[in-house]
This record gives sequence, C-alpha cells and structure tokens, in this order.
Amino acid sequence: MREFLKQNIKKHISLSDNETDQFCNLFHQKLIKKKSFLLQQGEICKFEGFVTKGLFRVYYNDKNGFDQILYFAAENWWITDIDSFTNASPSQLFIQALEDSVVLLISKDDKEFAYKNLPQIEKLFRVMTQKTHVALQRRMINNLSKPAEERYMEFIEKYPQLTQRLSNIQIAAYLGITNVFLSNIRKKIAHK
Amino acid sequence: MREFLKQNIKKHISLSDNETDQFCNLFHQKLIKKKSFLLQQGEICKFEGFVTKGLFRVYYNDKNGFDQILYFAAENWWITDIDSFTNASPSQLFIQALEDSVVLLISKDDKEFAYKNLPQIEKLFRVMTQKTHVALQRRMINNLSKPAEERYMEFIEKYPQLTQRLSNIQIAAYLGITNVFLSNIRKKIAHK
DNA sequence: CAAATACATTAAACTATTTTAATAAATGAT
DNA sequence: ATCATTTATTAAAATAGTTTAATGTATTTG
Repeated sequence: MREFLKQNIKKHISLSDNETDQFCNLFHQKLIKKKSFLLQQGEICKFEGFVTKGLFRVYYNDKNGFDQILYFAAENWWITDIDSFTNASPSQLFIQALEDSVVLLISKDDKEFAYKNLPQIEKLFRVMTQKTHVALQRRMINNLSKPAEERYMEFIEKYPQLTQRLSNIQIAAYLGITNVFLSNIRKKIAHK
Repeated sequence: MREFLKQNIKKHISLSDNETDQFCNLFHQKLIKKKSFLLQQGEICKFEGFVTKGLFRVYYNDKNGFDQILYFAAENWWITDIDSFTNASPSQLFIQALEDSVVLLISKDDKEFAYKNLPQIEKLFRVMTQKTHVALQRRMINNLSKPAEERYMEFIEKYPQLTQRLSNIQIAAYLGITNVFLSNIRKKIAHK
C-alpha cells in the first residue's frame, strides 16, 4: 500500500501529486517474516525502507553478545542504517522483523535518481533527517540525565501501543538496561 | 575569516565559487568571550554557527544541576541547537565559549533565503545533517555498549588536541560520568 | 602580588545496575 | 497434545559509578 507512504511524505513537505507518484513508484514492496533480517552486521545497507505493516528492531550486538536497540520501527516509520547506506560501509547493525512485516524499499541508485530529477526530494530528506536527528538528540539527553525507572515510565507513556507489542527483553535493550533490572523496576512501580 | 567556511562547505558538496560567495556573505562574525553564552536554556536559537576560532561546549543542565555535554565545537565545527532552531521552540541547551572565540552566524531568515535561491544549499544541509546524525548514532551505540574507561580511552585517542584544551570536568560531562570517577579511571590507567 | 576561584586527586560510604542462577508461566513448533 | 524454547520474575552476590568531603595545586582576577 503506497498510500501510507504518500501520506507520510506530505506530512513532511508539500509535493505535487505527480512528483509524489513518480517518487513512490521507485519503491518496491518486500515481505519479511517474523525473526528474519532486513540487514545483518557486516552487510552494506543498500536500501532505505518505509514500514507499511509489522514491526522491526534496529540494533547493535556488542562484543559481549549484548543487544542494544537503537530504535523500533512500526507502521509509517522509516528504516535504514544511514551510516552504512550513505558511506557504503559494512553495517554494524541488524534490522530484524519482530512480527511478519511489509516494507517499501528504495535502492540507492533510485534515490540518487530522485535527488537529481525531483528537486523537492532533496528537501524531503533534509527535513526528515533533521527530525530524526532531533529525536536522537532528545533521547541522548534523556538517557544521560535520567535514571532507568524514569526512562521506562516515559517509554510506556509515549509508546503505549508499542509497549503492548514488545517483550520486556526488547524494551530493556532499548532503555539500555538488563531485562532483570527492568523486572525489578516493574515490581517497584506496581507496588505504588 | 570566511575562508575556513568556504573550505568546509567544499568538503561536503561541490558548489560554484559564485554560489559559495553568495552563501558565505549571509554570515556575520561575532566574538564571544570565554565563559559567555551564545545560547541559554529557555531562549529560542536564532542562528546556525560556524566556529573559526576558539572552543564551545553545547550542554544540557538537568534538574539536579548536573551538566551533560552533547558535543564540543572547536575550529571548523558547526554549532546550533537544531531542535530549537528548526521548531522555534525554547532551547533546553546552553552553548558556552570555553575559550575566547569567534563564530560566523547565519540567521533563520537568511538560511531560508539560501534554501530558496541557492538550490545546492538544500543538499549541503541534507549532507551535513546526515553526517551529524551518523556521528550521534555512533556515539549512542558507544555510550550504551561500552564502559566509561573504554569511552575515555577512545576519547583521548580520537581527540588528542581537544583533550589538551579541556579540563577533566568537561571531559567527564561529555562521557556522562562524574569528574571523581574520571579521576579514578585516570589513576587506574596510569598504573598500567 | 595576594586572595579567590577553579581543578584534580583521594578516601569512604552509598546506590544503581549487572551477573548468575533457579523457577514458573507463556508461546511456538512438531 | 507434547516437547522445546522463550519470557518474566525472584534472590543473592558482585561491580560500576555516585556522593560527600577533605586536601593540595594551579589558574584567574582584582
């Protein structure tokens, strides 16, 4: 369903229907089964994606085997490893479906084509990257200045629907704590 | 000295001399004395800046009075609170000179003017924002997956010149630890 | 140059978070 | 339906990092 993609684009910039169509036609749909990977550590990320159904986690697996989740992407979210994609360097990240999912993917060549031929697309990605960056900056401040309990409370408040769809293991990996410690936090909160 | 700015731009995109000049002429120079502020919490950030001399810290002061440094900006680095600047919202951040400094500033209106009249500027900021975002993403992974000692070692390795110019208090605030704990780490390292 | 302020180090007590391990409940696969 | 795997919880011991406070040294500032 490219409709969701079109709506999403128009949330960021104003774009003629014609240009919108041209751009959206560069995307190809792909189905990803639960637990399979859209990207694995060491691969070069060759796509930028838009989730139309399902849920992904984008994470880093450190040398102790510990997963650190950078972000989740459910319906209407974009996913890529922007580092690997833009620099054509081996990715440090995994992108895995946590549910049976559907994404619309655009290749690097087609994106370059869009930059050249659809002038507004440059603005679209400038604006989107800015927003993503602001979000990450806010999260960075949060992570560094607030204790885990507060971060957990804010997470379930901010993403109630996502909380339902995620295991506590995943939420802990996003918050940067162990699932054991998250369990303690939950117990403490429940007693209030 | 707009020369540094021009060189910096050409590191990101290719731009005609004419366009480069037009864009660079939109910047105004400002001198900032050591310890004074380019931006304070609560203000709306009305500029995007390029440091030609000196050193700044961009930081968040949390409710416990603890400083959390988002990044440093020395010569040839850009500074702004992109959140406050793009959304015209009150900033959560302080930007303070740690040395007597000089910056080139562009206002929001002039930047909008550039977006409209100098088509390549849209690309410039898309590319720069992408790079900034990649850097922050890498730092996020680092922060969450490595202990403070390792992060400190990597910091002094990656920014040896900056290390010389910064107090350990500032470095600790960047690493997200107390200066007391940094002192312990340094002692431990010295004994090796 | 003297006084005041900022900086770096150390120690001791404290708190947040991890690690390991065991158990029970929920979910998934054959 | 059954067996295996994943998930959530709990407890106990260990570790990373904070807090407070004291001390000496370096750096500013009047």
